Amino acid sequence: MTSASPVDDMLPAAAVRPRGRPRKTAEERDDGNRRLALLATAARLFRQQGFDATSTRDIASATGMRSGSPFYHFENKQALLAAVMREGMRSALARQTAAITLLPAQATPRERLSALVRNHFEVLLGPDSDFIPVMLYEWRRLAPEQVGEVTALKDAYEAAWVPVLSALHASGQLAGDPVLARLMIFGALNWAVQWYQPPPARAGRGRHRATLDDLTTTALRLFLKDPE
Amino acid sequence: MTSASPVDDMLPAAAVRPRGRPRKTAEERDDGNRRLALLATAARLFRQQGFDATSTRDIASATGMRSGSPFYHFENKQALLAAVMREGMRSALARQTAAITLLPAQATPRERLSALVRNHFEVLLGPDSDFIPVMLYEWRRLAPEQVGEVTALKDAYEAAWVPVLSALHASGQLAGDPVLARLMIFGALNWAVQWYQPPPARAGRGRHRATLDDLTTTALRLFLKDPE
DNA sequence: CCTACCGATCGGTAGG
DNA sequence: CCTACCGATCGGTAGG
Repeated sequence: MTSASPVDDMLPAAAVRPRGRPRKTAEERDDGNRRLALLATAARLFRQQGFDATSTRDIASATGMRSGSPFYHFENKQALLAAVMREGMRSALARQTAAITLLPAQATPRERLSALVRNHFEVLLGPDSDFIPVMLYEWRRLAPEQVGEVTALKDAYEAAWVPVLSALHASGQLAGDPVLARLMIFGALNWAVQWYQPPPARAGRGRHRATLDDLTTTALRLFLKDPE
Repeated sequence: MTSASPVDDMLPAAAVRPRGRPRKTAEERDDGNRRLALLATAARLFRQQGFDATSTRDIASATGMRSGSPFYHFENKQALLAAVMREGMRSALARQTAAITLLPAQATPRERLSALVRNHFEVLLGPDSDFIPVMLYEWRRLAPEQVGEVTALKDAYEAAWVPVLSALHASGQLAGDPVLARLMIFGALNWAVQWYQPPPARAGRGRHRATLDDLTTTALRLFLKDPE
């Protein structure tokens, strides 16, 4: 272990600190830690301001880096966007699979749809929900060769809905062409990104804002025929 | 009438044309004609590429102007965006009012909703439908002082839906909290901007794409309880 | 991961 | 409405 050279002792107190700017500790430095921090910041800013309106400098400084440093972790700005979408979809897909798996084997199609819708609202509007809205609303900024991978994840995510909606259609609880109905249902849910505001932590006394449970209940009642 | 000066006769044939670059004819020049052309081009490009990804130079050259000329008609790029939204909403509101007025006085709430939905799809997806999608998806690019006017028009547009949805809710044909249900219905419709592709002019023999009538039928079946 | 930097693009303007 | 132009910003890179 090399200690500070004796020369340091001859300098004024303020200069006793290690020279140059302070070294980062191991935890701050190494790791995909910094890469993950960049992803989270990018997701947040891309969602709040849009991809084009967010500069890589914004992302860097909000992550505590200098302007050139994001390019050490990502080849370019589009690659950062694609990574946000990819990680977001991977996480959403994992959550969705877990939500379905937790259902009892004899769960009804309606209960299955409820779980899917509830999970979807969570992924869109819950905590750490910046990734999927970015995916939904920043498609066009991807390079053509990046679209395929994200589309595959999105298709896998939507595939879980198909048998549930088919069953509901077969039993007469869901009306209208199933393909179009699915697109409209996703529209109804995804659009919530535009208007939903979570209720404040401390509930006010007046009219309260809707919770994700409220949204789920309303959606099921709106789309399905059987009252329940 | 002043004819070309005699000196012109002494110049080579090529120079007999009026000097300088050719004057525009009255029709090309004057008018809010050019202003309207800018609006239409801007709407189209803003929709196709997004506001931030469209430069004022893109708009100018697609309208047949030089790069500085849009600023003769609009104070800045945001003012052009606001004008697109304003004109789009004015037109949509006029069409909606006409569609409602054309209904027979004894039209049922379901028929009224059908007319509203059908008109909305027309405004979103029909010919000359670039303005409203821009309004829906480029909100955040407006300056704060521009938001009010557009919001007022949008509120007026949505106000026509409220009594119809209330009547449907009262008669049990529409379930779920009416405020949330309205937001979800608009989401289902507005999202079509993301995926709808009109059927080709010459109908193919295979599976055909949905028409706006198909969408309207599916939406009504999806949202309302009574089969009809 | 920082420093220093470059080339390109862009919104906007003066003056005609 | 065009010409000529400016200042600012931005994505990205070389070299350490």
